[in-house]
Amino acid sequence: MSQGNTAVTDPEIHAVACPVREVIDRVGGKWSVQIILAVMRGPVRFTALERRIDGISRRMLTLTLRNLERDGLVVRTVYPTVPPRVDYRATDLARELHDPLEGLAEWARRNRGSIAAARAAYDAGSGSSAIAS
Amino acid sequence: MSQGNTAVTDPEIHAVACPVREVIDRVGGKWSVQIILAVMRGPVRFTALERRIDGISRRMLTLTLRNLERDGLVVRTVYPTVPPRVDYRATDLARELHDPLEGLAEWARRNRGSIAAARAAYDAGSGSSAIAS
DNA sequence: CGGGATCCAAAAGGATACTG
DNA sequence: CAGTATCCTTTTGGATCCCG
Repeated sequence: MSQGNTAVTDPEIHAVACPVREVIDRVGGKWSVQIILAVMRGPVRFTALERRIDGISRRMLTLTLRNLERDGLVVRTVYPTVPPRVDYRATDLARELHDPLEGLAEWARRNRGSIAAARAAYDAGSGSSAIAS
Repeated sequence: MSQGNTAVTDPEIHAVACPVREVIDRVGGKWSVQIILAVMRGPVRFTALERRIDGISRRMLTLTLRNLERDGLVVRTVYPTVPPRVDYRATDLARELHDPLEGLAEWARRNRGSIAAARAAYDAGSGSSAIAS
C-alpha cells in the first residue's frame, strides 16, 4: 500500500538534499562566500571589495552582490554624493550563515589530506574500484 | 611596511572561504548531495540510484558517482557476474559530512520564508537599495 | 545491467570599453 | 566611483545511441 507515489525521489533524502541545494544555489557561486565574509566585517565600498578579493572582475562582483542583495543576505546603501558612494553590509540572515559555513570549512580542513590521497590513488590506478569475488 | 603582499585577498577571509569552496567544489553539483545521501543508507546499485533519484540522467549519475569516488566519498564495488552488478557505498569521509550538511539544511529551513520575502521585495521594487541622506 | 561516447543547449564566468 | 553593456570562453547538464 505504500505505492502510488508521484515524487520518485526518496522523501528522507529529499528532506535534507532539497534545503541543502537551496543554500548552495545562493552561496555556490565562485565568489559568493568571499563576498559574504568580506561584507560581514562591516560596511564595505564597491572598490574596496574589488581590491580585497583577488581576481574578481567588476562584472562578477556586481552580479554576485545583486544576487546576494536579492536573497536578503546583503544590504546596499547608496549615498547621493558626487562622486557616487555605495556601501554593502551583511544582514542578520547572512550572519547566521557563518557557523554552518564554518562547519563545512572544518570538514574541509580536517580532510584535505584524505581527499588529496584519494584523488592521487584514483588518478594513479585505473580508478580504485574494488572487485568483489 | 605591511605592504608588498602578493595574496591580495584578505587572509582571514581566505581562511574560511577557501575551505568552503573546496567542499562546494565536490558537493556543489546538481546531484551530488542527493547521491551522497542515498548512498549513505547502505550499498545501492546503479539502477536503484537511477530510480531513487527523480530526473537524473544516466550520464549525470555516472559522472557524479565517478567524481565522488575520485574524491574518496564513495566506494564502487564490481561483482564479476553476468549480467554485471555494481554497488556504491558511502565512505566515512562522506558520513562525516552529514552533520555539516544538516547545519546548512537547518539554516535553509529556518530562513526559507525570509529569503522568499526578500526576493519578492527586491523583484517588486526596483531593487530595495536604501538611499542614505 | 552498467555504463562509455557523442552531440547539443544552457548557464556561469572573464575581459574590457563606456558612462552618469 | 560604481557600475552597465557587450562579447567571448568555459563549464555544466541533458539526450540519445551504442556496447560488453
